[in-house]
Amino acid sequence: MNTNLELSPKQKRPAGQPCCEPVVYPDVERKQAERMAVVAKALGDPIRVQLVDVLRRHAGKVCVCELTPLFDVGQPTVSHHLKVLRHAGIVDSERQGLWAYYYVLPDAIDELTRWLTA
Amino acid sequence: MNTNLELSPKQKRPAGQPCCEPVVYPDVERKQAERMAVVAKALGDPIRVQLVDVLRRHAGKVCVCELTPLFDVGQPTVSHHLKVLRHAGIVDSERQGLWAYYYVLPDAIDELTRWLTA
DNA sequence: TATAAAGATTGACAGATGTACATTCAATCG
DNA sequence: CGATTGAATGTACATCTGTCAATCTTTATA
Repeated sequence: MNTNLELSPKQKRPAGQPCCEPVVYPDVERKQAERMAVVAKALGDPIRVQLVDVLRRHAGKVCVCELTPLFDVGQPTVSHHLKVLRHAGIVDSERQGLWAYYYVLPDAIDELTRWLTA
Repeated sequence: MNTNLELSPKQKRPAGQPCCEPVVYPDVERKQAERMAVVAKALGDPIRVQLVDVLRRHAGKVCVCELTPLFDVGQPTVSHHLKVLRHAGIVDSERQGLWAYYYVLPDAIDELTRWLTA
């Protein structure tokens, strides 16, 4: 699962020979790839993208009751999407009385961005 | 589905009143959210993250036969993951004789990065 | 032409995902 | 207390996803 290998450039070779040398998988970077995948996967739904977009735009805490009517799905579904984002570490929430306020935790997205721009 | 709304800040109010005003959904930005979700979804698997990572590191065309042994899954599965990345516009491929060479199309990832850093 | 190799495709299957509907929980108000 | 409200949880279900085994296509070699 290592991605830090030096891949030898391909060249024509006679048939009957294996294409590639066996490779050792030192399992480095696998964890980072898994973290990136978790964050990306959580962003892999249009509603969740828009939820994050709203939360980022407002750069503060937004009540769920303001998020729910933005979408064509029911309140439990929005709650489910928020839970997915929370489990990925992209957002967190805070209760105040009857209302729940969600906000972005920038670290997860920052880490993804750092990898994307590396 | 619009995310460009001004959300009124919550405040305590007597019960018996609806929480939020009805909202109009001008369907703006929905397409962008869907594009972001498509790209993010394609990156939502550790193997695909590592595939992209390898391709980006090498900043050139890499033979599938060099990618396949990097992972613990079979060749058809790697081929499937490459197809997912191709359909998301993240990579493209080119055949040369028996071999297929894959490379990154930076635009898709750049667009995602731009949204993430906006 | 026959054989072999790289890579794509197909079919199958277990497990995950998005959604709706119903229910539950927690907090507030009368 | 009892009723109401915002939000989370549980259940059910159709669809999607990742994987493997087998097969197919294309190209190159003998």
